[in-house]
Amino acid sequence: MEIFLKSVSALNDETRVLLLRFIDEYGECCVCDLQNSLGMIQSRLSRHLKILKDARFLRVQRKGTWAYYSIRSPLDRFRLEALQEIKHLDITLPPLNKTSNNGECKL
Amino acid sequence: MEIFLKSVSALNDETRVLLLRFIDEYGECCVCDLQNSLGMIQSRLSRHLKILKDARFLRVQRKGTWAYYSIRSPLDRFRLEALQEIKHLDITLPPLNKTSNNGECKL
DNA sequence: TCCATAAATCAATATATATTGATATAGTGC
DNA sequence: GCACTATATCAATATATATTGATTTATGGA
Repeated sequence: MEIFLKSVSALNDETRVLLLRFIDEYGECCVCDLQNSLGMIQSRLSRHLKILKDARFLRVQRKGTWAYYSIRSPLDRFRLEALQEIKHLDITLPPLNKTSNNGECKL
Repeated sequence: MEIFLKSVSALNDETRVLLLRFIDEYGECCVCDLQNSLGMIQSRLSRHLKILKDARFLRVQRKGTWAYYSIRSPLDRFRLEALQEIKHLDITLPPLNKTSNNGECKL
């Protein structure tokens, strides 16, 4: 029950749905990419990314000081179906603003 | 987005997950059946049943003063998968205490 | 070591949701 | 109409969660 509710409550937030949709669309992103692209402050992003990671929707890979988040794979049926549902939502996705590739990541 | 979040937030509550599991197991129930079986007060049940109905997991059929709730059919893929997930959760299901069939429903 | 940057966590506040008991609505039968 | 019962809604309170800015932790380079 707890694990199920953790997955569900992770989905139960507009910010996190957008994050899943965004990362699903553009592939792995570090926090500063998301800051640049989505215009959200870092603490907010970090918090929501942790929730999505703990709920097993995302995984993190550290590369130096950067933390790259991507869709966890493989996903179970329920999470996969949730992601499909999110993919078909009518969300206007801002473009990816990937500054982390330049090696510098100033806001 | 709103419709998706409505479905998800409907699932995001232990009471409602139990209600879905219970009704899925035993079939249609009226509110007083649920009161008798689950030991919850009526206003609490009514509120949660409304949320599950509005999120399109349940339907209601009125028979006289009774309101019979059952799993809505057909369910879309996401809701079906959620229900499957709930079915496999380790929930100790109290027995059905169906007083409504006797025609009287005193608590 | 010291400094700069990326990310995580903390503290305070605001907002949303759940619970309960009371009240309102609606159907049944007299 | 009235009384009785089932269900829905309301009001007050308690609990959980989101947001922000500040602080802490961790990595890399001079």
